[in-house]
Amino acid sequence: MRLVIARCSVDYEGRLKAHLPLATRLLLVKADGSVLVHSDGGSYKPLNWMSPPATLRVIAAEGTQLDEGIVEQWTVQSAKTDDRLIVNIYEQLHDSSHELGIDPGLIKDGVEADLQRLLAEQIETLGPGFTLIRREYATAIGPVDILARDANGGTVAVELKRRGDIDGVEQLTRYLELLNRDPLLAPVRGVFAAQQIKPQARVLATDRGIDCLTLDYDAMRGVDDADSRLF
Amino acid sequence: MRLVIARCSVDYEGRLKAHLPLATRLLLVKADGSVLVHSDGGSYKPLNWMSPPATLRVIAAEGTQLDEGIVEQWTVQSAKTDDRLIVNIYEQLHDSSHELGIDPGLIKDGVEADLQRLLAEQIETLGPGFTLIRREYATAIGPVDILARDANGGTVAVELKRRGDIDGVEQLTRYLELLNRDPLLAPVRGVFAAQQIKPQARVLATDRGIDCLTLDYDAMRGVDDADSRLF
DNA sequence: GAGTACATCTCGATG
DNA sequence: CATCGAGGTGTACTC
Repeated sequence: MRLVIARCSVDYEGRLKAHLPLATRLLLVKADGSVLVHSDGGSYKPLNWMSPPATLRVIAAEGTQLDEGIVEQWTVQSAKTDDRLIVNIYEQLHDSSHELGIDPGLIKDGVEADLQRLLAEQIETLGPGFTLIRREYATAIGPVDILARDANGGTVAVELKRRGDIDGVEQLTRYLELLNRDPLLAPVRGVFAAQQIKPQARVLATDRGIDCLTLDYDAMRGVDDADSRLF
Repeated sequence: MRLVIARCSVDYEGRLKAHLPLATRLLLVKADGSVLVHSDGGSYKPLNWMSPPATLRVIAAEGTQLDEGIVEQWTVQSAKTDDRLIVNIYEQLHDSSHELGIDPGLIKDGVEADLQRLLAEQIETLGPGFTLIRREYATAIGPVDILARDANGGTVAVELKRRGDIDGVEQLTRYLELLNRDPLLAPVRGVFAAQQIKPQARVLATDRGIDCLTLDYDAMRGVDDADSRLF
């Protein structure tokens, strides 16, 4: 990894064009040839970048470039597409390289998959007498998060989200439409379950006869821990 | 901006929990208190991070931490939420600080807005005899990208995407449903226009009587340039 | 490799 | 403030 602080201007050409006027920025060159251009604020997204795999070619400035104050030009070329990032460097204020090695990677807990596992284990959260048919029930248009049976033996399709948005209701609607064509399953009703359900999504779901269920991940994890302690 | 290369482990707790085992990484501390943890590969997304505004508190290790080899612990606390990032530093291999100033920001060209402008100017791309009613036609549930009239005087709603996905078809379907309730406009038919249309999106659109149109941005830009040269 | 859905999505516009 | 839609989305997973 190479870290350069420089006064520079940056141009990107590829899926779109983008230009960064002259200013002082961090240029981060990774081992795979990718380059990130960061300012001293904003979120984790760089101002501009080149995704790996890419190759960095550095050439000394000459002619009119020198007259404009450019000392060096970087061309970062994507190996797979014809995307290009061109960095004109006017002054280098810092330059250091470091060996980092391969990263073991991130371990996550609390994503949708965890929520799904917990809800499947605690299926009666949906209502008394509910039983799990299966998680990730496969259909032609994608997997239904949870398929269950209610106390009356009716089939219930559950769409699970961390944040319940209109998109999720649309997704569940498509699944329900398909599932209800299957005479062995029909009638199938829907439950839209999320940690937080947006008002518009709730209105749309209710309008389509889909039940909404707000989930408390911490409480469900608490039950899970309590269960684990019993065995 | 502060750049630190360190052997460290990182833990995030907030909307979810995430853990990074001990390894050598870049820690980037921005002026607004945000912190990015980068490895020497992958894309522009950090392994872990804290969004601004945030405050960084550094404390020297003590007791059992020292026994484990930790020399310093960073606590990055979000100012707005209770999200926290904890970095245990085992060894600092580099540490430098730099004044960058405020960045003038990015200038873009070629995003959906440009595509929309071009299609509005070249409305006969939709078919001979088409005329533009207006761009960004406002409805209660959001703006329709382009509203046009076909050769027979029928109203046509166009949903425009760079990448045509199922979401876009759903969006257009909602607009069509609403527009067709307006007796002054009905019947309104739909056109789903994108640089690339995914097969499933095409199937769904066709199933709903929505026409699909694949756009060639470069060709349209070429026409635009040619037009410009004429006047 | 293509397609699909999730994301601590981020980011901007808009009401 | 929330909502909605775009993104050079990235990323993981399935087929």
